[in-house]
Amino acid sequence: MASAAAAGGVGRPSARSLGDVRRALLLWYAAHGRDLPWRRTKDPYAILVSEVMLQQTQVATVVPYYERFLAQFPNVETLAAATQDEVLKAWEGLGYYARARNLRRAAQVIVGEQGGVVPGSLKELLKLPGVGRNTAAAVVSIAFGRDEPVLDGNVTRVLCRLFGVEDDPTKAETKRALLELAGALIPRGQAGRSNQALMDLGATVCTGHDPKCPSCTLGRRCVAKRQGRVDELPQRRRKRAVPHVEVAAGLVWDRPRSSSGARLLITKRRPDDMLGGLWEFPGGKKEVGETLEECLARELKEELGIKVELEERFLTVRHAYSHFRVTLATFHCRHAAGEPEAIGCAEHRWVQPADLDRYAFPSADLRIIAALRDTAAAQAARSGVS
DNA sequence: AACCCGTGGCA
DNA sequence: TTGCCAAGGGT
Repeated sequence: MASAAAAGGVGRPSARSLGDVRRALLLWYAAHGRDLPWRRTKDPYAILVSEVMLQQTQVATVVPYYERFLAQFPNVETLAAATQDEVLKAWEGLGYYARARNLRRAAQVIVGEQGGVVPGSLKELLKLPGVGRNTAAAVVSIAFGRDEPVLDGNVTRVLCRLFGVEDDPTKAETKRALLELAGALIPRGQAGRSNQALMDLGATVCTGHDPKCPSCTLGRRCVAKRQGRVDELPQRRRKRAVPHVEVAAGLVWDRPRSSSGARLLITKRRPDDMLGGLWEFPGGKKEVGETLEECLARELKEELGIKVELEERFLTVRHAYSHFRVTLATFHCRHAAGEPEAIGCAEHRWVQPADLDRYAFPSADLRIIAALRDTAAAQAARSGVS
């Protein structure tokens, strides 16, 4: 039913041209495919971990996380037995933290309901939290040799250009047509290589920006290249402007911060919120007509039921999230009244600065922590020489 | 279907 | 500085 003809008025490629492309892709992959850590294993668990990390994330970013994660959680049992805090700490800085929470839950399902064996079928994998069609198809094709096509961002871009697909690739109908094309490019029993060849070609040659068409193995077989329309495909949607919010956060100390044993108050975000399960310095968004200082006092009262004495202003960091930007202003504060209660957060804790690295923080808070350390080191150096 | 969810690199 | 993007899934 769904056919290439539905996608941009391009006729179904002939069997012969499909055969040419199949051979060219596998030859190119054998010669130029990347040597990546998860390609040196056939362990379905390791493949699953890599595929989840690679969701919306570039290979170069994932590699060090993958190696540390596999060293810390070498099999599905160790991951299933780990706390969410431990898993989030291993994921710290990688972003999209629901992936980490879901991967841990998936491990628990595999151990609890599948006897610790990663399912080898698309249907069973799709039942796991955080595993969608692409991830499931990647795992079964790479780890189990099943002929299931992957249609990720890279493959979509390659196929739209190769076959001159002009329709919006985010539309369900276009996706069906592209998935069929991806499937038609799989030589029997070769989906693992075929899928990875398409993904590698998209990541290194048929790139979104500045594609390397002169060296592309698909050459004149590519409709977009032949028509000089590589830069126009795939069709893109314009995104909306990103809103900007101002946030105030408190470095709330339980005693003079220069005194030994001084501790800072940190809070854990609720599990289903953005950055769920991560720790942070308490605070929140500034409302209109409110100063940052007023905002902080209000947030600390609402979130924790405490009052503080504001001391001096500390670092301000700007940070871009997936759909908005933040300017985060921080203030040193002294806890003044009210025993902290986890009203607007999942949990709270007093910790010494040296112990902050035991907790998983969002990137913006990590920059605050780094600045705290730098300041402490500078003060130690000054008092040392004086 | 449209929107939410991180981060770092790059122009 | 801002916008753009990258091996998507959940709702």
